[in-house]
Amino acid sequence: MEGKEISRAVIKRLPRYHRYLDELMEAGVERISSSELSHRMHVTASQIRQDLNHFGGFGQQGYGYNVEFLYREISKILGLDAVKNMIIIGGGNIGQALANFESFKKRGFVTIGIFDNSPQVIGKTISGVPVMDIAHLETFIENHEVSIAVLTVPKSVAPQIAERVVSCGVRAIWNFAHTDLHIGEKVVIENVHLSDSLMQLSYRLSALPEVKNG
Amino acid sequence: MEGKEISRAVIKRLPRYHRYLDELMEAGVERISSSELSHRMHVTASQIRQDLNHFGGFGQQGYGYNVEFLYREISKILGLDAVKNMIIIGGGNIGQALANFESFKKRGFVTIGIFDNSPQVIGKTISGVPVMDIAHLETFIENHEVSIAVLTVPKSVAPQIAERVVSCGVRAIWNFAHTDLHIGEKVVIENVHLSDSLMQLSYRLSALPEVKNG
DNA sequence: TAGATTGTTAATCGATTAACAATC
DNA sequence: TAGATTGTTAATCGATTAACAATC
Repeated sequence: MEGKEISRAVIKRLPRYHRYLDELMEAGVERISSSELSHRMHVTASQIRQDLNHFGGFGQQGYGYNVEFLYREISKILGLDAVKNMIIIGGGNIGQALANFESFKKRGFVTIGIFDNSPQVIGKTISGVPVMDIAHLETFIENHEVSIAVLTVPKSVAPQIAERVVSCGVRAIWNFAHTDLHIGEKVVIENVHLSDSLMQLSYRLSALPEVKNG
Repeated sequence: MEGKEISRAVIKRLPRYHRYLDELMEAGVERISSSELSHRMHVTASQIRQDLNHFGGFGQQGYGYNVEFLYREISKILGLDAVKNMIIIGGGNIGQALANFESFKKRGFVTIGIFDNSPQVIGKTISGVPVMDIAHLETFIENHEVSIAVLTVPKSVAPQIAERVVSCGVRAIWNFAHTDLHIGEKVVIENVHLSDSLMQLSYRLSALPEVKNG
């Protein structure tokens, strides 16, 4: 999309800008300076300007940034202007929870199928989405436009399942399985390792200065 | 706990070391060099040694690291040697999914209560954990040892709920609400912003070179 | 002892912040 | 025009990698 490679640090911040701009729009704010936004977001104004300028000059000297325009531009950068079909593989607790997430649909991420191998869930419908037999995974992908595969399966089977979806042409995997996936091809993987997050919290809690409680 | 402050980048990598060491133990590997571990983890050996030495010299020249010993040490560093009680606030889909997570319990994170405000879920039991009225939140915390509060509530109420648990002495919040919490005191907050993660995936998918498909 | 590999210091790289000229 | 604020270059800071002496 862009000429030079954008660093991972910058990409990580984009959704946060998106969220703050969304809130500003809701609050009816029309324009904002990098300085004011920096106060709200607890980052430096310099970083905001630096980040945004990776993608283009969205502001105007002496004025700042038009909130709605910037929001739209960041939405486009994030690829939120096009609807993206998702399939969820693994109809367990998280799989079901994700299928129920209305906020994803709002941003253009539409779940069109859930796959599992358990007869207990196959045939059910979650949030209007059918749970199908994983045996039909390949057939389904070949007959539908699937942009993102969400993996909520046990880590033991995650690499195989990843292989299967990638070989059908899926190029984005949202991985909730607690294992690293190494896919050679041009595929993007985003990991949500919940227990890693919890362990970091645990570390930071332990590292907190002791409270003097009686 | 330690003298000098450990950088966030290092802390983020600790759970990953923990996981790889766990797998090595299961595979019956007794010792490992930073070099071999670096190959498996796709990081530099230098980084591994540098990271570990923030916490102490766990290795031995000419030998490497004893897998089980290192695993135990990292567990301790992460605070996994002590059981930590959690409460989940918000008995919706994710709240319920998290309560069902067996792998947390395995690492010493035990959910002892779920809170909600909806009569439809109050009184239910999820994975053996009772769902209670949020009105009883303060009383419960005062009568139990609660280390971590998990927030799976709508973002509109998240800041208030955070305030409530913090004022009862809870010092760690695992925040799933899609909003930033700014707590002044000595409280640690770890955010799991699922839609941020999904948007990053979406960006990276959009930035992928186009495939020439017919 | 010789070989291997750590612990640690020094060099490099990249990301963040500061500064300011350009310009609305 | 004067004032404000961006876009962008330069300076600083921190994190990663390389190198090697210490040592098992």
